[in-house]
Amino acid sequence: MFEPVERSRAFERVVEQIEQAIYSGQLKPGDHLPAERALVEEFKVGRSTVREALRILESLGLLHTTPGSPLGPKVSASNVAGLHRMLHGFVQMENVSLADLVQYRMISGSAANLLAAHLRSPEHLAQMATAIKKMESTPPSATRQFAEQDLQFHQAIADASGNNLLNVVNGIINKLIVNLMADAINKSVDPDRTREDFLALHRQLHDAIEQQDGELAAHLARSSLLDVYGPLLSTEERKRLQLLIPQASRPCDPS
Amino acid sequence: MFEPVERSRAFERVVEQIEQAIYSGQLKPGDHLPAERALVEEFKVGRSTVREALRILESLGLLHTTPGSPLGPKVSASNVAGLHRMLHGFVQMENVSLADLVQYRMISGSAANLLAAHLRSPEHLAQMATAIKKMESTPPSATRQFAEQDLQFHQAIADASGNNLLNVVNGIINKLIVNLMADAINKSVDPDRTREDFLALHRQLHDAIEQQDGELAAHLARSSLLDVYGPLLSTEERKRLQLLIPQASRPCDPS
DNA sequence: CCTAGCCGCTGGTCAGACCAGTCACTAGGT
DNA sequence: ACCTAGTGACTGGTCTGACCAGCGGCTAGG
Repeated sequence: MFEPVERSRAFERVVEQIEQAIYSGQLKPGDHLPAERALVEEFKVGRSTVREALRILESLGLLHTTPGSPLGPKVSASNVAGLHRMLHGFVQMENVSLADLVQYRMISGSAANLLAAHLRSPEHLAQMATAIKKMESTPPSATRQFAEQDLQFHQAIADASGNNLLNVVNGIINKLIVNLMADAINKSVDPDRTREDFLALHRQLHDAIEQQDGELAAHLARSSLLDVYGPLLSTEERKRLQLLIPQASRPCDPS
Repeated sequence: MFEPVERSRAFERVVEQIEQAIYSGQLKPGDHLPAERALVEEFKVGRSTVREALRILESLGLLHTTPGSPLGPKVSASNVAGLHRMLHGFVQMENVSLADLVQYRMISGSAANLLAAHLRSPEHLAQMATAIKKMESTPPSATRQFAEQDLQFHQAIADASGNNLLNVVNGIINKLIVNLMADAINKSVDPDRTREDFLALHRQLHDAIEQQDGELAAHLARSSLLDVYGPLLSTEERKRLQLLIPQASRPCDPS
């Protein structure tokens, strides 16, 4: 009949006020909050209270404090870093398997490609094409630059898909997979997938998106992920991922 | 050539140690940490340092402190609450549109249904069936119980899909949509979608999953979301969501 | 045996102090 | 006039010690 009431703590109300100021745009990214000792007077609370509030806001990815700076805590540009940390914690805590992560990426990655195929502009195609060209002309030793251009390529697709939420979560999950599998990938993935295969896949993807073939673009994302990470999974898990790849044997819609 | 080094602060190292203890299973959900004053002696730092660390862990959703309890901070069962908060902040900060949220839910919801159709067990089907029955026999006034059974129904699908990560993110996005649209839904959605339509959809979904028709189950998720939230969107946005619904006019694979 | 009160603990808050580091300003040299 | 080195007023990070309200177990009284 009655709702439970949680005793509010002073620092929580401080957090709420600053949080609201950021979300409402009153405090823009790059702005600076007053110094801790100034906030103490403004909020009429002790310094430790202010500091605990700032620690929370910092862990939420909304603030960044730099000691010594006379400008005070800086409002962050985005809180994706906090999201990444939280999702990392979730994966650790709930023992999310690699199979689940890859499956998730197959879902969201293919959807992003599908959308990109329909919504891409000539600029997006150009960015993808130049990224491929630069990758081709990069010496095999320069792994750093190669990865940079790969990022550019996928960034173009993400931009074209037009859904920021989808791209951010997709990117985080991707990073999580790479982080968790850092060792396994180095010994298993690199030898299998040669540089030429990698480039061929990118060219196919570019062509599919250019021709607005969303289904093909989506399929390429799904199958390539399965190719790359399949060897690291059990037969059972691979079977689960296979379910996401449509079997074209279904009867066609007569319309 | 060299990587930047961030000055580590004492409370961060405290956070890391406790975080690691939780992630590694050394501290299980429901366990209790020593009291603050005991942690002070254990970590050899001041109480404010310990408290700032605890505030961070609490905001990450890993801990829950109850004043007065002689047991100390309790390790939470999961950090989905923190994930929800962080994602909520992201939506606020980046001005993620309702269209993006609904689109995301169309993607992950349809994938969950597809997987559930293939992986469902008889128990899952039974849970779905009883949920439908209870919804049918609920008086129209008891909105509370009706929603409870709806939750049960979708929980069965989530369980059947076999991907915890997918379900959690899906659930959070769903909650965000409901929260953000609380007012708009009450005046727009309820009149349109009658109780009977709602139940019919659930029956169709149950049947599709029973017959392992993944494509149909996925399609139902996509189209029903579009039906419900479409009226709240602009024509342009609706068109973007339409892209996710496959047009069966594509040529069939001759195999 | 049950109950009412006490007392020791908990977390929440505050004040005050010190440290190391940063930045701006200024006085000195060129 | 310019550059440089030094200084001092700040910043955040840490610690100490204190007080409060509230919870819970213990105990003395019914």
